[in-house]
Amino acid sequence: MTQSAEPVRRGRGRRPTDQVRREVLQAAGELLLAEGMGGFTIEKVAALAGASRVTLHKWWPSKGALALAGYFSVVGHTLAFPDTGDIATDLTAQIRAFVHLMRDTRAGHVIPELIGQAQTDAELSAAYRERYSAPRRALAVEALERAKQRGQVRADVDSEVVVDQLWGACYHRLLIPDLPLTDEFAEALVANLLTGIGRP
Amino acid sequence: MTQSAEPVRRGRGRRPTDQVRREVLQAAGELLLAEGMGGFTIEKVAALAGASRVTLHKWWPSKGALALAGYFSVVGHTLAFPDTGDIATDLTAQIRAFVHLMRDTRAGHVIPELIGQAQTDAELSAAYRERYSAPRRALAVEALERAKQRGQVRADVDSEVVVDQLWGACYHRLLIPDLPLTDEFAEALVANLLTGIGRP
DNA sequence: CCTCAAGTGAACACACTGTCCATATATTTC
DNA sequence: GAAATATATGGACAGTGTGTTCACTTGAGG
Repeated sequence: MTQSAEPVRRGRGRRPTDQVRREVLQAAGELLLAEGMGGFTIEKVAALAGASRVTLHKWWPSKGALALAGYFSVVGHTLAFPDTGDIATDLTAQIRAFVHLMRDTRAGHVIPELIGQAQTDAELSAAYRERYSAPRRALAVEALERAKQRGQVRADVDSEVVVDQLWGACYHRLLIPDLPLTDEFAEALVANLLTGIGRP
Repeated sequence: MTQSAEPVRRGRGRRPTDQVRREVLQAAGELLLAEGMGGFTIEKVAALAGASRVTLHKWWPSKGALALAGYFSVVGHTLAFPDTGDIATDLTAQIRAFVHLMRDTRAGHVIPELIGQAQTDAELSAAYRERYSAPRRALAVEALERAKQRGQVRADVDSEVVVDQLWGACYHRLLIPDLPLTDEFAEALVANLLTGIGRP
């Protein structure tokens, strides 16, 4: 969108706060997508944005918090959950979309690295739960509750647990890649849960 | 077991290789359990073990690889999967044990941090899969295959997917702590999968 | 126009990494 | 047992990133 990958030199003196904020987030997002958390440093972001490291430290409490903010500023999430009236169809579609996103886009590298960084970065951990995972959990839980009212899911089932058994299973293969994320995997997740794996 | 938390000074000259190796791993494990990955550095391990940093770099290709090796040298894993003949009982027992381990011991802090570090440490990632996750997956898959032969699980079910829906769900709550790991959670995981969540 | 808030550059101490030596000692070989 | 080899050691080095302090300069609001 703007210039990028070019270290910027600027004169001394104050600049408009909003402009600095925007340019820093833009630079952070671009650097994160380009190099991943391995090459992501506050120093590089500052150089890329032509801003002072002092300013960055002032606004973002940690490297991870800056990275997450940069990610959001570059990747505009839509956050929609289709409702066809059939929970199996909706869950499968949503999980297939998630699998596709993680397998075929930069998000598949960046999201695991952010979760990884969050394990030793309390600020990032809190921000990630609040701004990323919690809203997405909520959408899925709502869809499951609607399915309960339609009689497609038993009323005594804990929807939160189901979320962990669907998306959590995907994150498992994403973070500990013993096995790959595939479309068949996405379909099997839904089928196993709805039908059950036990003999009747 | 031996001395610990005390930086060691030693004279110049070669020492027996096995002894150095043991002391380094011991120090690495203790430091990891004491401070977590946040405070875990090669330099500290070297100082604690009274060894040279050069030696550490020679044997372990990355900070994460050293940490994992240290973890194994301090925490002696048993790696058993009981077989009572009832898959529901066995799975519940095993997952409850896992939940307990992660909730009530240092492993609950160290394992997530190792997985987190593995996202930007290829050496650790490979070592973790090979030495930790793969063997544990295999045990669970074997148990599920036995259950299939007993007629307790449908033959067309992919056991690997089931593993992700049980343990992966736990790792999800461990790595992204929106919700806590509880005994009820462990039981719900098994019940949901065996019975199914759909209306008959 | 004047004051205050805020970004900027420069410099600093600090920690960790990764690497280079020369030296000293253990291990192996003869 | 002595020589040859292998390997750990201390010390030093440059490179990078962090976090902070300081004086300076400029934008924004009254």
